Amino acid sequence: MSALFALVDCNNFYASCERLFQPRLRHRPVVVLSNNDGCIIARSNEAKELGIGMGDPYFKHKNFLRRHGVAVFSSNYALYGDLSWRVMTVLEQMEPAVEIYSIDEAFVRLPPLCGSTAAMQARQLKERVDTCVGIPVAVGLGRSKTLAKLAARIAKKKNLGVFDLEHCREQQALLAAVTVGDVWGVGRRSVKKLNLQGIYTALDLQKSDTQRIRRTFGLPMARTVVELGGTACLSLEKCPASRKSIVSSRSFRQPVTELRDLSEAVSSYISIAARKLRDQGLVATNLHVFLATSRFRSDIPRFSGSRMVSLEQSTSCTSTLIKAGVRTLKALYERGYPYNKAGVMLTGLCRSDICQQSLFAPKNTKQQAALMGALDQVNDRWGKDVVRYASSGLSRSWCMKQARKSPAYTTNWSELPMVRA
DNA sequence: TCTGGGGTCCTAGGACCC
DNA sequence: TCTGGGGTCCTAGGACCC
Repeated sequence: MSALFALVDCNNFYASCERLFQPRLRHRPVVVLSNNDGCIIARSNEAKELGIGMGDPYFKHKNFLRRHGVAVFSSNYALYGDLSWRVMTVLEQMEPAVEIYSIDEAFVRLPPLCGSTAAMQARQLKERVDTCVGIPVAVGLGRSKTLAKLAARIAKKKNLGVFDLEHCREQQALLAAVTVGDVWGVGRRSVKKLNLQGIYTALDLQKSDTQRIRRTFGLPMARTVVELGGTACLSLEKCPASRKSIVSSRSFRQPVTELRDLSEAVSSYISIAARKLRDQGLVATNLHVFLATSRFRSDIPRFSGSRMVSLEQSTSCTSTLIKAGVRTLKALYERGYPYNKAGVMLTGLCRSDICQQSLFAPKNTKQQAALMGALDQVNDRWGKDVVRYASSGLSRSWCMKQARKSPAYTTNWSELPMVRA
């Protein structure tokens, strides 16, 4: 008997968080809005029953929400982050193998258990989170992550709390009842293509030819097919890979045309991104600035572009980044466009304690070889990892190639030693 | 000078996820 | 009038270099 995956998924997470502090909203519909109160990004079950869609623009529903007595909240990410941490801590206290997948979901590996024991264990997880944090969760059990996701979906849909797809007799019938677009990893674009090939349900996809899917849709989709068949391709990642990019961007309430105003906006986004960078103990090598006009307006000129600047030295210093960012913005800016959105992205991220001592950005293959040589000497165990880590100032493709060459390559950076090149 | 292969860098965009 | 923000991975083409 092999191990089972459990997916613990918080129900309507943001809405549940708001409700936690206002119990009077218990049976009332609740929605939470995105930044700028632009879109609806979380809905309680009652709000879903009213027909409010995920991502719907707030302005279109404003009157409707008022008429139906829906409680509306602007988002409070600090609160959600804190409650998420509490939920994850409870899970980690109960089980040794937990992967925090997103702010409101975690995969848990359960040891091989017989049917009733697995469900019982899942129920204990659910009850503990409920008691200790007060956030309702659904738990799905399956032989792969994809099946666990599907099971959690069924648990929510049928209001079961816990659902074990592995020890369930009607597995095939249940898969046949799930449309293929509701399978984890199958997006809107692929649904159309799959339908053209006669694949409409999760069961159809499970029964399809893996090689053909691989050729038509690529590796990730082929993995989904195998996972649906009960073979785990995706493992539990206890230590999350380190960040590869940090983004800070916003849409404007009104179109912005002046460079001065855009500079102000970009500077403030850089401050936010640099703060995140420092909080995570990282430095960045590249800064991207991007600008775009509204994608919903056909009556005004369209523009969307980005520009990157490589920094002379990896840094997390706000003023250095702002100077570079404003220069880059000037190069990107074109007069006459009503810009609707701007943002910045930091890439070439590297842990600051390693980077400050060892990183120099090699300009050619000779320098690359020298860097690799120096870092390889650290020791066999860490060498390749450090190379990839310390070389984040290099191009992505070069790093990937180095990483692939190493069979022992891992993405677990948590115990990396300090290095001097 | 011509020729070609192999490689990187950059930009852009597609697809997926929460 | 108003339509989110933050991620990952992959692909492709043009410019450029050795």
